[in-house]
Amino acid sequence: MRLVIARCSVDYVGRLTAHLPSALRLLIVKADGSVLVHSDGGSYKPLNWMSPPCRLTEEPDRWSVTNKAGETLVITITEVLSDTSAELGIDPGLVKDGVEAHLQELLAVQLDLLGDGWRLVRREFPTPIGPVDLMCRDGTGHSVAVEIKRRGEIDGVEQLTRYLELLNRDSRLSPVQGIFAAQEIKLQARTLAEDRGIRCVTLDYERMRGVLPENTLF
Amino acid sequence: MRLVIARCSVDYVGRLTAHLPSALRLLIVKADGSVLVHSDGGSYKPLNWMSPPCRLTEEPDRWSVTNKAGETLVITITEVLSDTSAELGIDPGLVKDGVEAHLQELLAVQLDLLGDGWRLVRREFPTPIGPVDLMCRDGTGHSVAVEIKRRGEIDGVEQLTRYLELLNRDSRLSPVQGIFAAQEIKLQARTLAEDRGIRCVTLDYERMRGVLPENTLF
DNA sequence: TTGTTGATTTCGCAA
DNA sequence: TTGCGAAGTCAACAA
Repeated sequence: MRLVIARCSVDYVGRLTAHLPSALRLLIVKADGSVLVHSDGGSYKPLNWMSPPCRLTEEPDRWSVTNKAGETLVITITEVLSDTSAELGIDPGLVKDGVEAHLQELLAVQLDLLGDGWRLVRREFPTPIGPVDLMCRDGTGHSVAVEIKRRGEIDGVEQLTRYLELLNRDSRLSPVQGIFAAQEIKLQARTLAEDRGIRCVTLDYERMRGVLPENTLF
Repeated sequence: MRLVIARCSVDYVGRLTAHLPSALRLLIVKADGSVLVHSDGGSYKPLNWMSPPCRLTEEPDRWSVTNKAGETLVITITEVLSDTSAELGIDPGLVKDGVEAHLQELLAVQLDLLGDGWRLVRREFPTPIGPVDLMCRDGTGHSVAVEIKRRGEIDGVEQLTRYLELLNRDSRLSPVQGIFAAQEIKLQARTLAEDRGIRCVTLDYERMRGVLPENTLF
């Protein structure tokens, strides 16, 4: 990894055209050739960048970074304050916990949160327009499609609606009810869902993580 | 901006829980207190980070970064290879060109691309569920709602469908036709749109940018 | 390779 | 402040 503090202007031509006037910035060149241009604020997103795979051609006052798609990032340098390099090696990578996949795993073995006597038919139940998170049968044997989100917004309701519309054309499944389950459901999403006869369920991740499913207690 | 190359492990507890085993990494502390943890590869996204506003508490072998929502990032440092600072000042910021807003501006003055005799009623035509990109009247005086995207995907069709459903309840506007206009329209989006009687139009940004609207030629 | 979905999405604008 | 839609979204995973 190479770190350069320099006064530079930047031009990107690719999916859009963007220009950065001259200013002092941090330039990062990573081992894979990718380049980041950071200012001293904002968020984690660079002002401008080129993602790998790409190639850096360096002249004294001008860096050109190009990728296979023909996008180019040109950095014009007028002053270099520092230029250092370090060998970091390969990173072992991030371990995450608490994302949507975990909610799905937990709910799949805690179907009693949805109702008594529910059975899981399949996780990631396939349909031509994408997988339904959980396909279940309720206590009376009727089909229920469950869409799980970390944050329940309107897009998720639309997604579930499309699944239900399709599933209800299948006479072996129909009628299929819908459940929209999320750690947090926005009011607009809840309103739209309930207007369409979709039940909303709020999930408590901390609590679900702390509960062992009944059938694994023994 | 402060740049530290250090061997460290990282723990984030907040919207999710994440852990990074010990390795050599770049730590960036920006002027606003935000902290980025970068490895020597991947993309522009840090392995871990804390966005501003937040507060950094520093001990010799342990940095704690906290924000108002109670999310915490703890960096445990076992070895520091370098630790430098630089004053960058405020960045003048990025100038972009070629995003959806430009497509909308260009199409608004080139309605002949949609049909002869079309008139613009309003850009960002307000509805209770959000603004319609372009509201027009076609050559016969009928209302047309135009949804513009850079890339046309299924979500955009759903969005337009919601608008049309609502607009068609208004007897002063009804019947309202829909047009889905984008630089690039995915097959599934096109299929869904046409199934719903929504016309799809592919926009050529380069060409539109090169054309002066008729009414400004003189 | 293509497509779909999730993301600590981030970011910007407007009400 | 909140909400909503765009993003050079990126990235992971399945078909």
